[in-house]
Amino acid sequence: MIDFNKLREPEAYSLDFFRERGYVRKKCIICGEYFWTVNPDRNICGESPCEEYKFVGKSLAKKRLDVRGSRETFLKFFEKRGHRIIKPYPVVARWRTDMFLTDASIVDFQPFVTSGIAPPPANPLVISQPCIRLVDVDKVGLTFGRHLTIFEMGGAHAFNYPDREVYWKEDTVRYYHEYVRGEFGIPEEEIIYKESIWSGGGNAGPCFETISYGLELATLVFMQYKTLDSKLVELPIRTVDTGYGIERFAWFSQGTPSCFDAIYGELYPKLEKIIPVPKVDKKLLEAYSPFTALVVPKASQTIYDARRIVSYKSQIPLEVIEKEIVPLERVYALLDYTKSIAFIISEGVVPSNVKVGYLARLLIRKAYRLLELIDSADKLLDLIDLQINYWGADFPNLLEIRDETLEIIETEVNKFRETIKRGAAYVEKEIKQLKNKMEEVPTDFLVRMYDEKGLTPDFVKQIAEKIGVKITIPENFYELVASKHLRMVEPPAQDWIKILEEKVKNYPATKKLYYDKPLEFKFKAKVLEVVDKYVVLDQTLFYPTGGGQASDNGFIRWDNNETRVTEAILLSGGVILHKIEGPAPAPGSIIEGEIDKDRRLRLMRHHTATHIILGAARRVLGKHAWQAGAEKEPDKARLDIYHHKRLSIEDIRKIEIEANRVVMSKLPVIITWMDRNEAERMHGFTLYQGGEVPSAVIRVVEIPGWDAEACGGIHCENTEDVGLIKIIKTERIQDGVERLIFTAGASTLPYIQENEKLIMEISRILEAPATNILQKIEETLNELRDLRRRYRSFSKIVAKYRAEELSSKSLKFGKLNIYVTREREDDREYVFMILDELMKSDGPKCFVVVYGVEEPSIMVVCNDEAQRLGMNAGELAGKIASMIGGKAGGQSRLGQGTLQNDIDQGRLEKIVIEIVRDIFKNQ
RNA sequence: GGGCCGGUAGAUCAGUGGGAGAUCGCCCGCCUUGCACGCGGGAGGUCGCGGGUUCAAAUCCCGCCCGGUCCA
Repeated sequence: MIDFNKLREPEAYSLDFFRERGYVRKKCIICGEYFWTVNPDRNICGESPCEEYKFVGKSLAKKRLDVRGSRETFLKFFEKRGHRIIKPYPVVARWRTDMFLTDASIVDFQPFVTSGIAPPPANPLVISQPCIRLVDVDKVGLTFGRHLTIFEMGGAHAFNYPDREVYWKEDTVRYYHEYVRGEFGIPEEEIIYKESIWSGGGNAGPCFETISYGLELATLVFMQYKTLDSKLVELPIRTVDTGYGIERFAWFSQGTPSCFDAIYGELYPKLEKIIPVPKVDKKLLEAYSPFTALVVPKASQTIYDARRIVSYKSQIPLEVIEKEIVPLERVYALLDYTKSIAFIISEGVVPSNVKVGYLARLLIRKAYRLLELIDSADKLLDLIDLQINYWGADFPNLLEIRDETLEIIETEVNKFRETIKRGAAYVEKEIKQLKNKMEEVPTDFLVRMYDEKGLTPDFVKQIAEKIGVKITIPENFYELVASKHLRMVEPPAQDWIKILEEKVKNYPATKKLYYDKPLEFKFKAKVLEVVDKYVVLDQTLFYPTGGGQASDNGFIRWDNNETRVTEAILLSGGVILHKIEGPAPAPGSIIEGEIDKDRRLRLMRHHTATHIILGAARRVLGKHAWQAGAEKEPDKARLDIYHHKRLSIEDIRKIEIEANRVVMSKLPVIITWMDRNEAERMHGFTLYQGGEVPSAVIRVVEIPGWDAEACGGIHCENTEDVGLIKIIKTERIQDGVERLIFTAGASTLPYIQENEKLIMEISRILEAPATNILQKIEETLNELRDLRRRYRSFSKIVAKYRAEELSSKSLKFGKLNIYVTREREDDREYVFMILDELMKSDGPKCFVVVYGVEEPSIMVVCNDEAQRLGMNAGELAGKIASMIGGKAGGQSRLGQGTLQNDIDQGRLEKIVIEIVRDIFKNQ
């Protein structure tokens, strides 16, 4: 174990290269960090924010490069020096489970290459990798392009194995030096190597940040350690991880005020046709830009602080900055966001409320908001299209999938508009109510609106100010939101798998017979161990639960004994456990295993069907239809796919037709163990539908011309063996994720039969032939509606007569009239109609009714005048109910309840008389 | 994967345990040269689904379905 401080020791940074060329180690008087320079008088490291930019408005480089020029120059330089050029990886890091987006070139080779599990595609290699970083998303524009959500990282990488050293620190620095001297002509005294520590993704190592004219141009990292509880462990493979800022080199070479001018300069004329681009005086920009180096996003520097510092240093008044610079910054941010969106969406990400889809949604919403600020809310798609065309030449995938990308973004924007519309109406209503109660909008209202409706505080503020209610947005707003989401982390359940793994760790990995003999169902094996209800064998045909495929079941037999195997479980060490129900065989004995053939065949069909359906979905819905999850059981299977809309019945039909077409095309299912790099070259990253595959050699399941996936499951030999595929249900499990539930082969029949049975039953009950049931149901419902209407109008008439009848025979207690009735009809509406008729005239009145036959209900109503005489409907109802048997209650005007026993008119009247007399007697 | 909010008339929503409501839209009538407005009347509801508590549930509790939103 090595202490972290080791990384701070000077030896880690002391190179022959520096000594040969007369570099000296200095300490920056501003930030206190050490750096190497040939100028002994230099006291400042030169990196932002210690110093402003010195290259703006000047032509300090040998040549002016745009982004493509910068990229090509970089790649060719290293190609000439023995590095093989590797094509960029996707920006969506689907081969990793620990991150969503590729944020550095080394990410392409983690964790399998850097940990030694798989070899690199070349060694050394060079790549220009588009990277997306969303950490500083809100500060893009402020720093004039030093920060971007999307940029290209030029990575020159060497992987040093214990038995094969490629190159390390000395050569890495020499290459860099040669690059900036030779290709850009930066004089030696303007090249600074600043010592730093790099750490991330569980790895760490010393690094040099290279700085010229105030701009960090590259970081040269020497990945050497694994971090473990804030200590360091030497890695067997030491990785040279360099990151050259492709856009920054272009910026420096052009000396434009902002990095955006360097990236998009030639695009501005087209951009101006879409959105208003502020015309800012070049002199003002050149005076302002160098001091954007002093803006530091991450630190506790508010935007206002940053502007004040820049204003002070540049001598440009704050008002001018607000008026001239801020609108320009918005355009910068828009350019950056729309490029990120174009890249992410064209790799098949569907905006949603989860995972990488959520990141895409955030970016789209931010871009949309910015466009609203400049009255161009309808221009988002045009901007995306502009980006697609601009970058399409270098990244052809953008153009290939253009229409799909635009459609997905359009759908998302429409959703967002809806959310805002709904939210605005709600907030307005709520704030109007608040206005009466308090003077200021409380903070927790802001937090609630953000959390529940996705409305940012500034949006709420706009509405509040319109209505005229005070509002202040706290500085720590997003912390408040975060604190609402903090909660106790559940203690992890006791991991019984871990315990089992510990118990069998000394046994060798179980030999997997199922891959070589997928169509054999009996095998012989030796019992190595029995732990609890788990049997360890030396080899097995039982496929263990994994890759979304359910485990095999079956039996093991020995001598005259037999025991059921209910599940097979693959442990991380490669040992397969057979869970048994019944007697256990003795260790050392030879058993015969037999797997449930029918179950296995169903699982195989469902697994192959899953691949076929995924291929169909990608063709019918688009390339964004990546697998989000899958599970195969004997009676049905399910596949979750990303899609931005609900699946229509037509979509489902088309997928079914395509899938069954493939079944009937009798395509072979080819399974090959392939070198990882070769497989990626042949099939691309769509291999990783099921997530990461941690090995150098991967098992590729290919249906030629249709689908190829890295997969560990058992498959049919030919698509024809799958049989009829039927999608039986779809559901939306999350925004942007659709679940397809389907059956294949023999498992389809019960479903069809069940449906047929259902239709036959309906047909029988409706007494109509199956072909007519729809019509019949419609007619029946119409008739029902009609009858209901007629019943209601008749009850009104009947109620009127009934009321007349009752009014002539009320019970009289002085001025008080009590109407008592026993109604057979169990209809409260009808009872109320009688009541309303009776109560039309003046005078103290009570109405007592028992209605319904089984479990009759009671209702008592006393009008105001009756109440003034001391009558209370709720109490009266309660008393009557308790005398008959039952419960009732209510308030003075209305009492209701249910009775347990029936009662006739006569007895009901007697009871009422008795109770009412009692009431008046006590008065 | 987790948290929070919501689902009531065609639409937008009100309704905190005791009779299903408002506004807009729709239909009919009046007013008007006509239209818009205005006035009067009317139709339209398994209160998302299922269970529970209660004398009584749109309302309270549990589960599910659907939508929204935030976080990882």
